[in-house]
Amino acid sequence: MLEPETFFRALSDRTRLQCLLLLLREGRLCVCEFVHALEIPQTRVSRHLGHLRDLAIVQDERRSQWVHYSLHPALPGWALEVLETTARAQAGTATLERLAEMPNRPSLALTQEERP
Amino acid sequence: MLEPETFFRALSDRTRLQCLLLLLREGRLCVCEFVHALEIPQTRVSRHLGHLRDLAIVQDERRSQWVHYSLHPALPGWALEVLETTARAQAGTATLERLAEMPNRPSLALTQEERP
DNA sequence: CAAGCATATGCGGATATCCAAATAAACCGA
DNA sequence: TCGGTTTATTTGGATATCCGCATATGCTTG
Repeated sequence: MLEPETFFRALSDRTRLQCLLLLLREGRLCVCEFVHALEIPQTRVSRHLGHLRDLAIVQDERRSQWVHYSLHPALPGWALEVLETTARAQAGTATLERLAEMPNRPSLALTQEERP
Repeated sequence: MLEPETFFRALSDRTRLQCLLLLLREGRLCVCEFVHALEIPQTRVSRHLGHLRDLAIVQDERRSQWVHYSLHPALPGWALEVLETTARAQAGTATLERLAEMPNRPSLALTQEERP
């Protein structure tokens, strides 16, 4: 069971918070898309996503060579609410624009029924 | 200006989170009331409240020998929303009960017009 | 001023966190 | 199986965080 202070500690790092807000907007992203949108090294993204996975805040799924991340389906409602409140207050469009301009995004290459 | 990750880091400690949820419910409390309700040492309460004051998440006000704390009036709306969401999800009644049973609460001894 | 209560802070130690760099592991296509 | 791409982990070091203890500060009353 996810304790509030555990969740808030997860949100207290800029990288993790940005990853979660991106997932909230986009639904599902693979590591290279985070790297492109946030402009940070891959090892940093992987380590922080791994941390979020250990806490069951996100889930991962391998799709051939890519690993797709999404918010964990069992994420408590209050946690989702907190993310939505934060996203509303932030409206950080810069990273979303970089993501939108990324060529050959793996998460967009899914077939219709595979999409969340 | 309060950055989301700064605010979430403040909420990532059990003591600080409990203090803030108590303030949300009660409006205004002095240090000895936190100590009584949370059953933790006074130095711990003071240190964490001081931390929250430095971040302008709470404000303090001396009333003779007591120092009363309350949520900072300039706290952003999204931050207040996060606290309310957390409080709704928690409903931690144990500490509120201990507070209600505390005798001679300084924050209840204010005159009518002094009450928030 | 002295004593007493309420609150704050300085200090040292244990632990946690974050990072970059190097490397490992998983997967694909040829 | 080999090389290339994507993702994960290990390592070591710098920094931050949290704690209890002791002590300092501020205020009130006698």
